[in-house]
Amino acid sequence: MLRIAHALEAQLRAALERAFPAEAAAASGDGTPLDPQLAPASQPEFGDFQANGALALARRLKQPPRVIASAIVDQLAADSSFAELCEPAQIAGPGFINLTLRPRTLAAELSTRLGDPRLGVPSAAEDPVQASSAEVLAPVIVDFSSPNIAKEMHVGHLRSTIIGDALARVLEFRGHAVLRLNHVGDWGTQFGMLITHLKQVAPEALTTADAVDLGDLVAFYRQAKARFDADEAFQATSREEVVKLQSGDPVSRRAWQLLCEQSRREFQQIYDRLDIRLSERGESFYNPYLEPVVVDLAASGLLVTDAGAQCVFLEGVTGKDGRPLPLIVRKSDGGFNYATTDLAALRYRFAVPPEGDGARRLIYVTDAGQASHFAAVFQVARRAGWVPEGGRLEHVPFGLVQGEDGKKLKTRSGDTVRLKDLLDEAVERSEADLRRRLAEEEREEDEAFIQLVATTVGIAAVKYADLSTNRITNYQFSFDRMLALAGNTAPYLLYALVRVAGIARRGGLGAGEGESAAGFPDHLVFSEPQEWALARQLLALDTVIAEVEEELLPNRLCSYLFELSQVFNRFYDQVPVLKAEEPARGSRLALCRLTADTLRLGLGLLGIPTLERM
RNA sequence: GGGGCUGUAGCUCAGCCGGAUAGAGCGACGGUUUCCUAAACCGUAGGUCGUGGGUUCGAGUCCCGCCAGCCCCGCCA
Repeated sequence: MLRIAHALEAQLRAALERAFPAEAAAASGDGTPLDPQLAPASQPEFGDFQANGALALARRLKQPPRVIASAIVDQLAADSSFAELCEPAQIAGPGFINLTLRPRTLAAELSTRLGDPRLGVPSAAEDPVQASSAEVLAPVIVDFSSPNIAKEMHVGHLRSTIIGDALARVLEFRGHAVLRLNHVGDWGTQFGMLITHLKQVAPEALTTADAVDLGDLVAFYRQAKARFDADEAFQATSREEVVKLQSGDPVSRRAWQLLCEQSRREFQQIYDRLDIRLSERGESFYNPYLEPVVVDLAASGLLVTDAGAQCVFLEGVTGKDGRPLPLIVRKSDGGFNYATTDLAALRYRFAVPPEGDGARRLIYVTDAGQASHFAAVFQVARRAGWVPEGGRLEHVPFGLVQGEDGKKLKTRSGDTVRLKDLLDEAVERSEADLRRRLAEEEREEDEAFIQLVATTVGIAAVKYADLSTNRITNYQFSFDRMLALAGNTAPYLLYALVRVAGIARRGGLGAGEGESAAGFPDHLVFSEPQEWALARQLLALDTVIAEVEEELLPNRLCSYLFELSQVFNRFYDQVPVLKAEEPARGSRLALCRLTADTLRLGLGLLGIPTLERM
């Protein structure tokens, strides 16, 4: 419907200009062109779109809104291209203009989507509202997941990983060159203390691959942290170790590589289960770029030395004493910190190749607690002139994962929940539920089927539950809710798809994945309100995807898919498909085909695989 | 003390650039199955949108104050 919305928008604008030529000219002259305020209809009975502009213009034009609306409607009536798309426009309420698309417009739109792998969603390069193609080709960087080396992935990485992946998928689908970067914590003080500790308690871990397993490494890490906090001598040695590592000492370097390699394999197991692709580019990558960051800041006059630390004082951010807060980029001991690394990364990502990535949009998917940190880093980068014209910098924050008690999610013993355990439990519960239902229904399925369904549903449930809530608020984790077969859950959506697939198998016109779209009627005909409701919902896909691309809110896509499933289930319940006579049968099968394709595509963009049977 | 986020039905949450009568799911209650997978569908009940002001044709949405919860605030990330 994006294409139609653009056409209507242009027609409305033209109508507005013809109706009020003097005011329109004056308005565009002073840079505030008259806006028809085209929006989707707020209620189905108002049609497909509504234009709210007449109300807003009442004061400016010194005329009652309904008079303005009437003048616009008269001009629309004189526009044959408008009459082609729409039924005559209606004025309603205080001055809304309601627009209803002609049935044949809707049917024709649907027809063009049959067999179209993109289902009518334009790629950004061909979208008229997008910027030039050169800009579309410049990469978008999505920075997400970012676990720490020598630690296990835990529930804290869940949201970043799932949300970041979904956003990357949407951007890729829209035709952007996406760089998915895993900014792993593989550098800095923590490493110094871990290596120092291991040298003393488990030196073999530093010279032999997999001498200790990752669980032990995590324990060593905790011990190292405790010693670091308590023991000054240990602190000093750790700091020396960091310096050695960062200056390329072969022994430290070798130890570091072993630790990274081991962690990397563990992370990959999780990413494989979640079907997530990431390019690892850890903090260490930016080591050579740290010094230039400070030099550059000094050159631009932003750098101030305060209490031995080199920092940039922030504008508009004050501390307890009312004085500006600093962003420290070089500690008093000469070392760099995470702010330096983040600045170096940002600078590198915007810099033109081969000195950098040449990106035009940077998206950071991290928890909301880092909002002020990123605000500070972004501000300094802008003031330093590292953000190119038109370059976008976006922190995509998300809330905490909470347990059902509303507190931060922990295990019974109070530890952080390992991501592996969390996924295992989702799949186990899903499997138990499936087996129970198979027994109840006296269905026989082989073991491979049970494993496939249990795994798919379990992982899908975890992902969908996270994605379907607005990411900014804290998120209450509940296996029972996410695995529920009814409601806004992955199992409900997956089942809706299975029902469409059921029709496909019997209908013979192909609603299976990747099947030919041949055999559908040239002209789709609909008579039932449930058919029209489904048709309209199907046509809204492109608008929703464009919105997610812009707002970076995957829950919008989730809501859309849930509503689609509901509309489909209603249609399926109330309108016969296979038993219908032609030409209704073919048209209804076309709706089924498009529903199946839309659910597969939409769930795919969320990183959720689908099933044909369950 | 400063800053950020949040506050909408019993519970979990939507609510798009300020638009028409504030929505959904779960739970509760009632109904629907000779018919394509009932993991579904239909209906009923349930609201002072934290609170007090302001802006305007119109505010859950924007601005200011207050209350509550969570998070961040100089050399950890």
